[in-house]
Amino acid sequence: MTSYIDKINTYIKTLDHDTLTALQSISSDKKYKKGDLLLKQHEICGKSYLLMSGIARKYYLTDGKEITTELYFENDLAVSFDSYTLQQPSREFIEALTDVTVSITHYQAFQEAKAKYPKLLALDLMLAEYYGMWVENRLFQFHTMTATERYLEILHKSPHIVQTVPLTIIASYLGISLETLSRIRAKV
Amino acid sequence: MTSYIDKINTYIKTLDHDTLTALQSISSDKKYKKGDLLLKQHEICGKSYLLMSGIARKYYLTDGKEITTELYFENDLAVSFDSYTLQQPSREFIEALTDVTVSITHYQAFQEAKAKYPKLLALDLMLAEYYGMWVENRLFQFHTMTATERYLEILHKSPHIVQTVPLTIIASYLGISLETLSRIRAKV
DNA sequence: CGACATATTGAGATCCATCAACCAATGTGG
DNA sequence: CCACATTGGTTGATGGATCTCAATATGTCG
Repeated sequence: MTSYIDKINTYIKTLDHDTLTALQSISSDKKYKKGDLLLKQHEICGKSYLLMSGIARKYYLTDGKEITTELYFENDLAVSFDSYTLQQPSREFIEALTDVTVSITHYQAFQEAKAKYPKLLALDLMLAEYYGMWVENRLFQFHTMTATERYLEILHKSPHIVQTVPLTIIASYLGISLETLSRIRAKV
Repeated sequence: MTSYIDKINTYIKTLDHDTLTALQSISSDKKYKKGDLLLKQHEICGKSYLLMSGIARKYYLTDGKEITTELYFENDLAVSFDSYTLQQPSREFIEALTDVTVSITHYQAFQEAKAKYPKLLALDLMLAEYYGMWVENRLFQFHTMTATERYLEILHKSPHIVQTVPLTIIASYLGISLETLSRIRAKV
């Protein structure tokens, strides 16, 4: 599945000059401070955020508790998928966990560009497919693994997460309490 | 999100004659008997199956146990998403739970048709987006709800599942044991 | 230093899995 | 058509995993 990212990056490199220019013309860079919200609940996610540097997360509130659904690092694309796709109010927040730099692309402009440049349509499909596989894999983990197994999976496959993100957030990302995560770590 | 299915169906109806003919020319109907496997583990998912009638499921084996990941009814599109997308061996099986009739479209032929007819590319994107939102929603349920809440959710939003699918399969679809599901049902 | 966020540890409660016994419906071979 | 196996579901007892509440560190930053 990692190889699919390579495929997407390779594909982007093979884009013709016009397509690439069109894409760049609708993107712009922006900086956020640690703690800033890139997207707030109830807003429509009208932009996609490509992380150039820093760390961010996506989360929502249930019963006043924050549940982290995704962590973003360099080169990750941050959006609230359903809000972006349906252009409906978001259930989720996107928050900068450190100072971040992002490349922003507007939804509407991208839609128009896709109509003009079919290669961007194909790119969008690849991105959606990648996200689908990523979520499917995460669901698989929740469906079949214990908390300890899920933690070990992160520890081995994404050690940068454990090294840079507070345990409180990792615990909610794993769907367990902070205390349980602390005990799991003490055992391992 | 249900409205997105409507959007997709509406989109299909607006396809021009050539595009529609191209799509139909690479699709064919087939019948399977109850218990037949449409896709076996380790095979590459080279076809998509649109259910015309009957019920099917997708599942995989972990430690000799069957874990049901998706249930299919009329008008649902059955594929092993990552196997289909990456054209890699499938971790999952697709099995007919009743006699079924499906409309089969070959992966390779569809790829070629997408290159010729950009409207099919746009259709594929919508389908991938829909699946992404569906999985995201299911992950959300595993992330935040108890077994009882997940069962009640199915009971209210998809009563046809509870009415037609054996409890053993529903339990594994919910990620709980048959016994626990039985007790939940006794309480409700 | 003080204050607030972050993490650890303990004790008790709750949810759920597992193992095992049992029951009901269905189907099959003789 | 009966005897028996098979499938699907229920119920009870027990143990393990995880949550919650609470107390106590350990930072970290103004």
